[in-house]
Amino acid sequence: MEDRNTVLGKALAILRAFGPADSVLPLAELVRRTDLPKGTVHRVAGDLVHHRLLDKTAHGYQLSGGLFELGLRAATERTLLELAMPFLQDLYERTHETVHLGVREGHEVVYIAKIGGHRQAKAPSRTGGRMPMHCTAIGKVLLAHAGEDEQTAVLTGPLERRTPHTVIAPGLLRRQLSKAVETGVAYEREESTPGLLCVAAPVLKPDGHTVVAAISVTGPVGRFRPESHETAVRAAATALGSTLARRGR
Amino acid sequence: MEDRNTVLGKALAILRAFGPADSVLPLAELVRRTDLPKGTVHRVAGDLVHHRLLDKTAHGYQLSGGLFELGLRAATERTLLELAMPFLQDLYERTHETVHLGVREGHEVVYIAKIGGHRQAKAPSRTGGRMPMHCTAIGKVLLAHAGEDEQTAVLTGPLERRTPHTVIAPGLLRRQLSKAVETGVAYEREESTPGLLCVAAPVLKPDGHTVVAAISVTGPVGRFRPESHETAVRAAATALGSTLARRGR
DNA sequence: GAAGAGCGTACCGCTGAGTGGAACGCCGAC
DNA sequence: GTCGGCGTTCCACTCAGCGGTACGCTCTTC
Repeated sequence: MEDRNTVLGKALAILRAFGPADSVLPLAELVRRTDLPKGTVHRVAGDLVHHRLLDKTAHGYQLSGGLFELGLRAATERTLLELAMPFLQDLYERTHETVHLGVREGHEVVYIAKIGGHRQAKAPSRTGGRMPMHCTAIGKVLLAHAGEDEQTAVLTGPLERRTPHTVIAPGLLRRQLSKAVETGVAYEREESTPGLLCVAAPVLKPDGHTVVAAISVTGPVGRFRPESHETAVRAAATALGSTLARRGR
Repeated sequence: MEDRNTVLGKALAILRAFGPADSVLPLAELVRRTDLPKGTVHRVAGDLVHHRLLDKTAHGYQLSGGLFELGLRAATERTLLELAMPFLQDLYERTHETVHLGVREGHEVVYIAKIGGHRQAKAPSRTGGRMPMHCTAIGKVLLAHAGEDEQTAVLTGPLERRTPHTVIAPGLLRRQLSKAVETGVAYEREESTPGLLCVAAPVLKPDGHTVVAAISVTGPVGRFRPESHETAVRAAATALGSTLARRGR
């Protein structure tokens, strides 16, 4: 996958060396992470700066605004985001809790949008970020409606235990998935992060089987009762679904 | 700027060949836009697919989710977005009109966020998209607080007339800018798009001079009175400013 | 204040990754 | 049946890319 001996491979190795949490990385750190020769990293990084994918600061390199712009041209995620926004807003306004929009990418969830207010629960999710499928409400919903093969692939793969509540028993998980298909929502109760609860509903194509995305509401243990938002989340998701169906696709 | 004879240059020429409105582009179209040899485009595009920056569909290529993810790792825009979100939400809830967050990039505005409901005014702005500075409220605010040299550079440059209301007289524009500095807000009245009004306020660093970004509220002629949202926008912007100051940077 | 460790930068001759012209097969249009 | 446009494949040439080496700088460390 990661070709070490093409320019593009090197360039992407450098860009991908930036983790979700990193802002600036010095040259030496890039060398360490990519383990490419120093000279090479220096040159390629220079080229990337030239092309506005990296910025060079006093303390190192950082991913540039040019990359941000480019990323938001990605057609599918962008149109999804734009069409979904009004529904996400409604949902936020009704619940005043953190609202997520996510899609499946490989065996993980990628968040397309995350909106919340000042008192939002401190979740590890970030827009553009990834999370495992088995321990998030959005992930479960997406998995529940994914193909059979896809489902077993995830269930038989290693299921990371994120918290004491993470469900890592394939059998139990599978039962949760089929219940999610029945009821139209999935829950997460402190399975990815202690203190967090979550409800999610699928955004389906008109055929009623293919999932496009999922919407969720997240809140902290204590004041937050996920069950009470079940209908709101489901309503938002189905409404978005029919909007997507109407507008081209 | 665009090196035709390095792999990276070619790769970026291909990626940037996708305009804000394009979703899928066939190979032939990419060849036309980049005017690179057909064989080359084919190969490089293939490599880009391999690296998850492009997707290959039946009808051509399209920017992939991998690019979306990568773009949202860009540190400055992302942290700005995350910290701003609660304030943008507040503002939306108060006004129920389209809310923008934008920064200056070269001589244009780049929108970091755009949120709105179902009845939002149909604006040409898009998240990650660009607009000229002289005919948008956010642009004016950003320009008003930019360096003197930057300001004159834009004012003396060609000022595109987008609508009959677009202000293209440098003198008048300059007066609007200094008024924006005084009052802390700038207006746009159908200067970029017929039927749209807008108020914007600057997000300043604690020194009170350097602009980081700007926040705006947009609505349609008729029901929307921008003046009545002036204080709300200003409040959101200054609140975000102090939050940015508090949290690292 | 000398020695050393770690960093960013600059140089430069070798070589294979990248190049792109040419040719092919496949539609759909006329 | 013919033609124009498209996507794909092939292949011999060559220059873009390579990366080991060396330099100068700024901090620590003793």
